[in-house]
Amino acid sequence: MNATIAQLKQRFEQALVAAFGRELAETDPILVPASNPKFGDYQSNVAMSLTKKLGKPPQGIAQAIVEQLDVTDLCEAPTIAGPGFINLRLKSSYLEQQLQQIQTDPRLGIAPTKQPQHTIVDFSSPNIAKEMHVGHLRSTIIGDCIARVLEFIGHDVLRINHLGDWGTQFGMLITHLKQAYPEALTTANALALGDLTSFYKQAKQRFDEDEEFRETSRLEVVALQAGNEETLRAWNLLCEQSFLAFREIYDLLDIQIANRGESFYNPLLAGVVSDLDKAGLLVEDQGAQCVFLEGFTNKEGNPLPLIIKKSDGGYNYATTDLAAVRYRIQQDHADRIIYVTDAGQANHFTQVWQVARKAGWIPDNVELVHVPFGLVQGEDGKKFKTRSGDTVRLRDLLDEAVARAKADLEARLQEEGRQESEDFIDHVAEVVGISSVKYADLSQNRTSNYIFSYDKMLSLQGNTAPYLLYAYVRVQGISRKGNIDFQQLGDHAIQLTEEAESTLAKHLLGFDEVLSALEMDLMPNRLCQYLFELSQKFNQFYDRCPILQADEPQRTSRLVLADLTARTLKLGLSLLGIQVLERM
RNA sequence: GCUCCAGUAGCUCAGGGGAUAGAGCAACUGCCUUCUAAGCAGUCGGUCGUAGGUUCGAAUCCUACCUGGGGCGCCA
Repeated sequence: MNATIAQLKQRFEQALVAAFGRELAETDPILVPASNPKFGDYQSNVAMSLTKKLGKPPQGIAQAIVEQLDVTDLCEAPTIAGPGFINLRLKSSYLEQQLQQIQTDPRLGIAPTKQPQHTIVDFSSPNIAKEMHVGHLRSTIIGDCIARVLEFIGHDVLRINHLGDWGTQFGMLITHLKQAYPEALTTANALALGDLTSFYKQAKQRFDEDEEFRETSRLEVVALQAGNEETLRAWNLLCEQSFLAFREIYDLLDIQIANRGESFYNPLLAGVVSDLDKAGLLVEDQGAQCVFLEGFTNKEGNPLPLIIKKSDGGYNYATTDLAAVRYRIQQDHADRIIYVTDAGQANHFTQVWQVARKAGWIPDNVELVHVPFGLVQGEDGKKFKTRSGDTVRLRDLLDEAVARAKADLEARLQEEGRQESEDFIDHVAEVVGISSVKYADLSQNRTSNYIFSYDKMLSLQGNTAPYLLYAYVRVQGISRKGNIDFQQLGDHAIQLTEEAESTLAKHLLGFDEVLSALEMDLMPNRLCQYLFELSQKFNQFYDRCPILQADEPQRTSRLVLADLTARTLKLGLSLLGIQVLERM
């Protein structure tokens, strides 16, 4: 109902001028959704804010505005309440007409943006030769959701996986690979590392224990930087092996993302340093090339440097991130760059961007956004770990969710005496398990830490994926029971007679407002909240209003409401990266 | 020491200038001869961390402090 709000705002602006003259032409009518449904649908708080300026009591100001306000096509007669609130209630006829307009639109009345931006969403970013673990969960899920929402709104989105595929740790990995799997370098497809985590651990252990191994590793880093062919081949093998493992997880999570790791920027790093030097920003300190930062101090209270080139001549992640931000603006022509990483990196990004700005690499029209999120914690409030204290592999976490969903489903089938095929059970379990993990994460305000609980996320009650999926399934149940093909309903008149119908209708029409908010603040929990409330309102409607047994034209009107609910749920859930089920 | 984030019902969390602060879970009470119970209706539950300040109005903005969690020179 963005258009509705815009119209109401305009009417208020006209009324303000008519009541108090041209000097109030630019006054914001402070029009917001009503704080409580009993006051109506929208309220204007402008009268109170004008008390001082106009030197009149707010109730009188409200009265004068209402006398000039023409909203008869949209609303019932405005009322004045309390200290001077102007309350508005939308007319049923207006809602009916709005619903009818979106009925046959696959986008449910949400027009693509008129200002599409080149947007980069940088998310997930696991490290090569390490398995994805619980630490990658939130970035992957939140980043994917943000990308999906912005794509739907009509932005041109580039999803980038800023993989950890370069750096000193590759010295030991390559050395270990060459020594433990020599055949892999000469024979195609001979490499089967299996568990990458234990491969990494073996390499790390040898690095820590063996001086000769350490020295060989150091030489391999040099060889890698220098582009030695055999070393690069080994590095490539490690990358490809990792991509396969990542791909499995991304397939399970239904994630699309383009690999563009740190190595991509390697050829650009020297240029970053020399350009910073040319800009006069570079200072040598303790052998390292640094840019000193404003607003950051070290423990002694002295200005903190951002190290661009280490004293050994190597580069670090600040250099890579500088190269990346410059490349994304200059080569990708990004207007908006969104980094989905944990909250702990907030300082790092502030620092890197400060340097990039000083260097003149960030035009005023480019927006850099850090989308931070909190830690995943166990139910004890501590860092989420396995019982033995190890980091939880993402694969295990997802498998566990699916396994629990399957056990729940099978118990319920037995209880209800239902017979379902293996395929049905496996599919429902996978969708429920994966979507529960995603929804639990997305439905919380991402800025705070998040307590991971299988029991809560898989619960059939409350603000969970299964509850929303069930609301969708209920609508499909109506179609099966009544032999209704929703696509054949056509462009049918809608009539809102019961309160539950009006409440549902208003909520359905508020979808675009939620997406607009999400476009700005990138908070997926808002969309979750909207969909949860939609499910609640649908369940109330379903409880109070007979659909199949109603007489025409009410019957079709209610079928349309149910169908619009299902389509809104399906679209909304798809933007969260969650697919729906027809039965469960 | 500096810095970032958080502190709201027993628990998990929404709300981030506007009316009497919301939801879910848990606990308790009703409702399946009905398209429906993975649901609906209801009860119980609050010094919005503390103290000041700004404002017609503060959970929301500002300042200080308390508590918890991150980060802070050559890992990413």
